[in-house]
Amino acid sequence: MIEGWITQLRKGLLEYCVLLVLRRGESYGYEIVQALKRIEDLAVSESTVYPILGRLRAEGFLKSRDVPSDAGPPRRYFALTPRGKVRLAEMNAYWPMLTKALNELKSGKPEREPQT
Amino acid sequence: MIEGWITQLRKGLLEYCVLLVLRRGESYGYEIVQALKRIEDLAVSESTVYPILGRLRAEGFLKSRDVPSDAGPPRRYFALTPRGKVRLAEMNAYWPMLTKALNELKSGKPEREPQT
DNA sequence: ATCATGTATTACGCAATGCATAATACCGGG
DNA sequence: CCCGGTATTATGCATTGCGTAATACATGAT
Repeated sequence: MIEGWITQLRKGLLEYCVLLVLRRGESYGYEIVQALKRIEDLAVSESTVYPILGRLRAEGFLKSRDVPSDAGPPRRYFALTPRGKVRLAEMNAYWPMLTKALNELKSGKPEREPQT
Repeated sequence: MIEGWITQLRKGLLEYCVLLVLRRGESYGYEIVQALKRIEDLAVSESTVYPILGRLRAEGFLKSRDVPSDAGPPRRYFALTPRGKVRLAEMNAYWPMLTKALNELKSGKPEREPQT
């Protein structure tokens, strides 16, 4: 029931999460998925993360390089571009505004200035 | 540029905001829009809120009654149903999990338990 | 050899939602 | 009579999360 709502809530947020993971340095899709699966209540699947990586690269926020692996097919490493870092900074700036707005709604909603 | 991302971020969240507004008692679309416009960085338009109200009612989370107005067309007042209150409670329970997950990502991401 | 398993990526397609745009209805004032 | 503020409805687009499935490579079991 509520899963449908959660699915909607994640829109945009997962993009943010991916950039946060890459903030520390380059990584590849499969590893990013594992990292996000480790976070409780944030379980993601490959079919969610890979499209995000592709889009972020297409928009110039990520660059990639292919590295052969000894335990499977070649890995595609992604890393933040300068534009990507700017984007992440913007997200880091906007997110608190949202949580603040939510908190304003939760903690009373005075129609007019409460007097005294 | 970043507006597109914000649009995605709002998915699901605005539904939550509407229920939060109605938590205090019944209200009608236009008034809800005004209430949300009052919150900084949460500006919404009528074309966003009205479909949400329709959906929430169709799903049984809201009930409505029409009241004639002396300053325009009749108002459609919405109020939470028991199911709506349960839903809101579920959302109130889930939201902190999301913010917690985000904070875990932001504040370090230890691959293994940090020793010491 | 064959099959399953873990690693790693790609493609297809559906269901939802936010939102721009526009139309409509009602009232009062210039 | 037209304009602005109140109040709702309809249409249609773009984007995203995600289920499902296919594919490639290596190792180990049957």
